[in-house]
Amino acid sequence: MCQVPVSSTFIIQNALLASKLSKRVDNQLSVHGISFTEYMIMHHLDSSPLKTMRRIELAEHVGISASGVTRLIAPMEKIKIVVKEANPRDARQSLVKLSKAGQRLYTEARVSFEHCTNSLMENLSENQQEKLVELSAKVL
Amino acid sequence: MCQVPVSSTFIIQNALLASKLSKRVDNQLSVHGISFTEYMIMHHLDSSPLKTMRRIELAEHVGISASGVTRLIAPMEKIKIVVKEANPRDARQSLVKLSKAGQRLYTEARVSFEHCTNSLMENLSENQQEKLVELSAKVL
DNA sequence: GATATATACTTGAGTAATCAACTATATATC
DNA sequence: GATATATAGTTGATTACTCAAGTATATATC
Repeated sequence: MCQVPVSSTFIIQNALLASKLSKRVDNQLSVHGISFTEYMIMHHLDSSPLKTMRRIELAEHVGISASGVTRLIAPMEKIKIVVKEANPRDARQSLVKLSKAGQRLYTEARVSFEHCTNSLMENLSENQQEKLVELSAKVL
Repeated sequence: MCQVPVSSTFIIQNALLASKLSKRVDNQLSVHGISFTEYMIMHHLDSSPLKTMRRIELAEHVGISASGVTRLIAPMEKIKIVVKEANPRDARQSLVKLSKAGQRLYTEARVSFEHCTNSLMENLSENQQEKLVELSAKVL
């Protein structure tokens, strides 16, 4: 009967948590016609100081591959919530930016998203939530 | 410039973390020819008091759908690391159990897995890891 | 004990990602 | 300034799931 180490417990528990969280969030965001992944893209674009990001940066921030970003952005570009911009300094790059409509959609979706995250975390106090963010950030 | 609430920060940060963690773990487990999801199945079967679980229970514990379990278990059954058992009390159920070979594989993989999780969490003290598990468990 | 409803699981069709291989451009080296 | 190597992004093929609809069995109700 050897005991499972805490680190393993965390990794397994966290996988289940992430799966549940993303399902709940996806569900809430579906009223805006977007997925959690798309929301994260918009969130990072909006948070970015220049309001524009390279595809590879987006991939790193969202945790998907470069090709994942290509396939994710394509339909967002088609419905014109993001626009492609060139980088005059580097022709390889394809910068992504929220369009006016995209900005509007994000602002709306954000209300639902924050409402949702608040309710998901309601069992924890503000302090506990901050502690959780702080500790999680140390992993990896 | 309105601030993002902590709860939202956590959800977004956690999605990225889970993605990175599962990739690292998958990578380590690949030397045993299994995925993180398969490892989790084996882990839960081994931890289960009766060493046997229903497919629906596995789905809940692992965070995938019932059909996901069906498709995941099928190849594990084919290579004989798990075996199917009937429940005499309920013919609808199809119980899953680790085979002898499965038990052996799990024991081996567990060494790699625990080594991996320890290294992923090495920036946190034992106490911090416990706190993290405790706080995460309160979410949802 | 027939009928309705709920539960356990499987299957077909679809989706969101992956990887490996590719093109195009940039950078560094001789 | 030609050549080698690195980086940014895309594409084809594959994978690991999902959901909705199906089958089979169990339970509850009249």
